[in-house]
Amino acid sequence: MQRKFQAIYDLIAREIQAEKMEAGQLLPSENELTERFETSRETVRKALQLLSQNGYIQKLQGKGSVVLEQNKLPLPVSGLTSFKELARSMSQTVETQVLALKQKLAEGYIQEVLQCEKGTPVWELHRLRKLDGEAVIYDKDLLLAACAPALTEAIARDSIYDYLEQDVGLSISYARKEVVVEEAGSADAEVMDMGGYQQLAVVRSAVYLEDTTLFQYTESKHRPDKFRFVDFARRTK
Amino acid sequence: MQRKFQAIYDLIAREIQAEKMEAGQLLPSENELTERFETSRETVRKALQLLSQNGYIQKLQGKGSVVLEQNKLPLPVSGLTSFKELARSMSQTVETQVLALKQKLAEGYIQEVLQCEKGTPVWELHRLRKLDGEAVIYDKDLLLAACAPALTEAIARDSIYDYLEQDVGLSISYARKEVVVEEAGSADAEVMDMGGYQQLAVVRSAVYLEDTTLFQYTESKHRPDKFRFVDFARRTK
DNA sequence: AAGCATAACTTGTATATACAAGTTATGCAA
DNA sequence: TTGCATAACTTGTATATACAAGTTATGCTT
Repeated sequence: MQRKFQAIYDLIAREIQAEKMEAGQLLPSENELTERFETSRETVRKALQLLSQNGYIQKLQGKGSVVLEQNKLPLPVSGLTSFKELARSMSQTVETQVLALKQKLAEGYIQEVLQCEKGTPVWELHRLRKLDGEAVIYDKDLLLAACAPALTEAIARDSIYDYLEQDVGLSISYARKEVVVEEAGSADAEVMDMGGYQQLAVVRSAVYLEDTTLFQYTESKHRPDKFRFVDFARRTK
Repeated sequence: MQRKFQAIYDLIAREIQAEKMEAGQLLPSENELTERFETSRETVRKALQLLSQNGYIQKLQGKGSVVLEQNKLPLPVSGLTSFKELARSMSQTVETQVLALKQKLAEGYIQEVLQCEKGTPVWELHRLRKLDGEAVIYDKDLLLAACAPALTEAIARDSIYDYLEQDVGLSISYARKEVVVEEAGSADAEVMDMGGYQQLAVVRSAVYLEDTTLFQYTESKHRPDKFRFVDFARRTK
């Protein structure tokens, strides 16, 4: 299955991002797009719905689809996993606030990044990380529920790593780490829903553990020019 | 037009909120719901899509729709508009961070709360308000763009009221104020998309100005038992 | 020229049908 | 009993059609 509506979405989204269409301008009508892409109107509507959800356009009944001004407000972003260590080295106060903590079932891209079966229980964790009182990162972590059965808000706020080592008994060594920065507009970038934080690019950081096949996955929207990587190796055990 | 899919959505959402369906349980299949509600499958799918978007269920291809655990993590919430005054009276440090500032065109519920024509340019402002460093409110303001043509991030962070008085020349008196607290699950409550902040109830606060028909509208998710109202009258001009 | 009904657009909702893709239970074969 | 193909489910995608609802330009009427 090739997913036509996805292809149409990608095409239009890219055009808007490349500013080939100005804000305020009307997209071609649904019927026109239907002809142009040689498809049905419902398929076009599905693509437009996605564009609307992700803030590219706004649909107005009876009028058309208006291109919205792309939000370029930066949320300054620094490191990810070793946030505390980094902050300490810069003698800045650091704080983490848990916004959401809930269980889901693995599916779609979650399967891939966690390398688990479909339907596997998974923690989804939203955190706000602050440096000297300023919220600098909005991150979303995915964690195999089996490896952290008793995850609580307090644990999530402090250190998941400490919890895993002390209470679950996982010895953690950073055998393999991956940090990937993708440009906004890539297919993967669209999967994300980071709430009000509509930024420019996506960071993924996977930490592979020693004994177990536990993987942690972190994604966060940020501004590439302000982004500073955390050096995983600098973390003392 | 009666919007069947909306009615189906409401019904199922209410059942989940009332915990008549446990987390992990499967909803009846789409075909079954189609028969039960005497409608077409696409209409049922539309309702389920909404439920999925709002975190009530998760759809799994080939399996069914799983009821998700309802997120009850509190984001402690205090006042809204007169945030600074309240904080000062409690001698707490206060800070506001602008997360998003963008123009939209009035439509749907925005028309109602701002009492303006469809298509009127409108500012949509997302702010994070912090008390002693802790983010306590995530609020979304709507503002007629005509009344604040040169709204910037800095202005939004400091005080929109001061800006309106000094630069735009609007004399502000709180002739009429409305604060409405609605239970989650009401029809209006579903309109909101507050990012990662999935809380329990909705607050709306409308401030009516003197000379002009400018209205400000604030909505914010919060936990009713932790909510404290700001007394508008206490604000000194 | 001004006002107003209308026509010709736009998007929104609802229905029916078909097949693809993924999951799970059934039942036969070894 | 075990293994495996299959059937009978589930949701996902794509198409066609019809009408409702909202917007805007046209053109007649006054």
